[in-house]
Amino acid sequence: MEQVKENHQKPYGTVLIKAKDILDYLMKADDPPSLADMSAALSSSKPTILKILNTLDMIGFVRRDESTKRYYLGTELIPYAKKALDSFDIAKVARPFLETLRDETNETINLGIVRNDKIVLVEKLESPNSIKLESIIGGTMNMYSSAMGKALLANYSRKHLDDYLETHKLKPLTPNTITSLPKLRQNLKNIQEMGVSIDNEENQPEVLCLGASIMKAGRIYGAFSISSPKYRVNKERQSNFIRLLLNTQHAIEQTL
Amino acid sequence: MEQVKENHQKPYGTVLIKAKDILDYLMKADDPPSLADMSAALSSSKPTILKILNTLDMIGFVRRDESTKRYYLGTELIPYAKKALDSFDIAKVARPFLETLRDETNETINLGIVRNDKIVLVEKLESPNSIKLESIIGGTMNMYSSAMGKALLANYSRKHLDDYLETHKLKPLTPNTITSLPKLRQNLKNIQEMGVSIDNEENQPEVLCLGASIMKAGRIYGAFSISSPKYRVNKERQSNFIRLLLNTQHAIEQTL
DNA sequence: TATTTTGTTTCATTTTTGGAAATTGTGATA
DNA sequence: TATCACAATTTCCAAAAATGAAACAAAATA
Repeated sequence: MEQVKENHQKPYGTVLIKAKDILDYLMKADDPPSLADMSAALSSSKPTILKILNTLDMIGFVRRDESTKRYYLGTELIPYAKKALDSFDIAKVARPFLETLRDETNETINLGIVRNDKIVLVEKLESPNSIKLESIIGGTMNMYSSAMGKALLANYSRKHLDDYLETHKLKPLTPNTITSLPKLRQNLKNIQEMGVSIDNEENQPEVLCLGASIMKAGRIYGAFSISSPKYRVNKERQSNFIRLLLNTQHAIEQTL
Repeated sequence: MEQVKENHQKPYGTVLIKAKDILDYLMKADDPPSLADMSAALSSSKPTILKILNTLDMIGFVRRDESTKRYYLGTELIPYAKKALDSFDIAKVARPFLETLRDETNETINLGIVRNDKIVLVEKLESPNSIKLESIIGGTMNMYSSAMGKALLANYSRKHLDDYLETHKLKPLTPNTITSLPKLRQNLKNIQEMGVSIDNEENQPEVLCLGASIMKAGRIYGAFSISSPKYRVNKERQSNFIRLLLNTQHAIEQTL
């Protein structure tokens, strides 16, 4: 890992960090690993890994299949993720406005935040006719290919944007994904001018999204978008959506 | 906690358990707590809690608002939850069958597992016309009021069911929720005979669900359900759904 | 400005950890 | 079914880390 920072801090929670490494390994593993796998991969002795796994099992963070002696991530992790998503003030503040927007558009409304240069879906309001089960959302999207992501990139500082573009390859997800740097930069410039971003089947075929950022006093809170099957969006509806997006953005930012 | 088990095991991962207590506290807190709050609530000194919080912050499990010095759960917890939900073989095995079921019914199909006497939603397949964004599902439902839950309760052993009923109050969620013990027992008996459970607006107004369990060799894997706005289900469609449910159940259990 | 409360650092003491080695499963193979 | 090979588990103690009292700093409040 990064050895950059000065290392004169007293060590603390070394077990915690090992535990996180174990959880990471379990998260990334394609097949459920064995004790030996992890001991080798994390270069700690088997007894050490075993004891940590026992504790993690006890608190429900990992699950061990007694017959195969393989390890899985445990379901106890779920409620934390749920609460983490809830805890963004932005969700609480924005929800009523987004509900209005959903009712005005009859389309699906998304709310996202940024984590690790990705958009994390925090809230998804579906059109009123679809049944709503209590669910948490946590999928991620690329910033460069999604309406929410581009709305935020357009607000990044010169330096911050360069950083992002240098470290992220523009992999095409659909034939429409913008994969050329100059085109993306131009697109972001347009978004800056319009105040609204468009993902025209760039992230997912047949889906068009219109997005806007949520910012206040230079701080980035997140972004939201209207997503709709492309065929359902004609010029007239689109300009109406843009108007509604800007109104909603204004209302949310006022309330923050 | 339970002091029942013999306590002659060597302690291990005490920091982990403290860390989990902290995460639990953050999860249950209505308002983001301060260091002092947690030190008091968890009866550990402030330095100790502080240092654990620092480490948790470093690995992204908690987020600290520098200006208010309050703590939140961190977004790094999200991917673990996602993988935990994925790791249930049942989801992998059942998915293709459930997709077929969705296409046959044109309704929303749910898949759930049991955790802590609750149904956890693992998969939700929406009718094909609605747009699908990558999302994780983690909401919970009562067993006694949901189709999936009742399908499983009907398969519980006498003792296990008594246990459940003794420890869970039948709180009404809608006017239709079954809140009388004898009625619920009778309902479960019917479900046992039919092989299919019905939630007739018991969990959510205007929503009717038809559910079935997924079991093999006495082991409970989970349950699935068709959920639909009530008005859309007439007698004829209902009996068709039941037939499809039983076919799907059979197919999944064969494959397991 | 004084006072109280909350967060942070220090450090000696106590407790836990980590892993080598021994032991116990657990299959596979002859 | 006996033998072997390898994975999981337990033992144990030197080495390392955690703990919390106390001192200190910073921020909020009176």
